[in-house]
Amino acid sequence: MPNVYRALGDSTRRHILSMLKQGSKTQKEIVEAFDISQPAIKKHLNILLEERIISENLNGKYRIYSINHNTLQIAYHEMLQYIGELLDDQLVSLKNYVEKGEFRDEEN
Amino acid sequence: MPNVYRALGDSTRRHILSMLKQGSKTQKEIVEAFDISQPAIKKHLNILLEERIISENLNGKYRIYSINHNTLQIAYHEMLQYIGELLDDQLVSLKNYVEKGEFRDEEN
DNA sequence: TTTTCATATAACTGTTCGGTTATATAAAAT
DNA sequence: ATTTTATATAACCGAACAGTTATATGAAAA
Repeated sequence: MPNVYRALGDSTRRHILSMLKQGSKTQKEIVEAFDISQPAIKKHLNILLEERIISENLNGKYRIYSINHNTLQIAYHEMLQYIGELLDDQLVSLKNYVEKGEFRDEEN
Repeated sequence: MPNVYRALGDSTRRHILSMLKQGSKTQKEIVEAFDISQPAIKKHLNILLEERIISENLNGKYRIYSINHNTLQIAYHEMLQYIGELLDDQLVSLKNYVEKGEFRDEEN
């Protein structure tokens, strides 16, 4: 079970995810967007991969990373549910209702 | 600025918060609910205090802890917003709209 | 084929974390 | 006044993190 807190608990990783939201990116592109070393970025990518928040694809000498929408969705709901309960947040149930009522179980 | 990921990133701390949801608790009560030592619990409480997720009150020799609803609410929205954006989740904006439209800025 | 480029990996550093045990302190109960 | 109880604090441990530098590997370009 993916640990979102671990995955999102670091601001560099959140930035990486924001980049990937714009579309798949090469490791090189990601490295260039930050001031830290390539091995440091690779470690962040590995953590995101471990937690299944992103996926990796090979293309020649490149590695291409993209957001794993599925996992994020599940994680999102878990957190929503947990914190919502702590807050007695009626809107969590509203949200669940709206989703179930209006959305298909569309993949990815 | 409170770091929700840090605060909620540990399952013991999430359990503590679930307990506190039922009402304010004494440190002793919290310690008794877990299998770990008093100093370990105190460290968790300190982290929750640092991140302003809970508050501490003195009553004689007791320390009483309670959820800081405000901070949790803010933190909750940050996470919701961030992950929601990653997912292009329209329901995040719906939720914001409903909240702003229907809720007062009720204290704590 | 040699060089260059993208990525991987190893070894190291300093910090934080979650836990421990042992001990101190301060309030309450005896 | 002494003991008990609730909490605090210090010192320690091992693991995980975020970063570094140096080096290896493997694909593409020259």
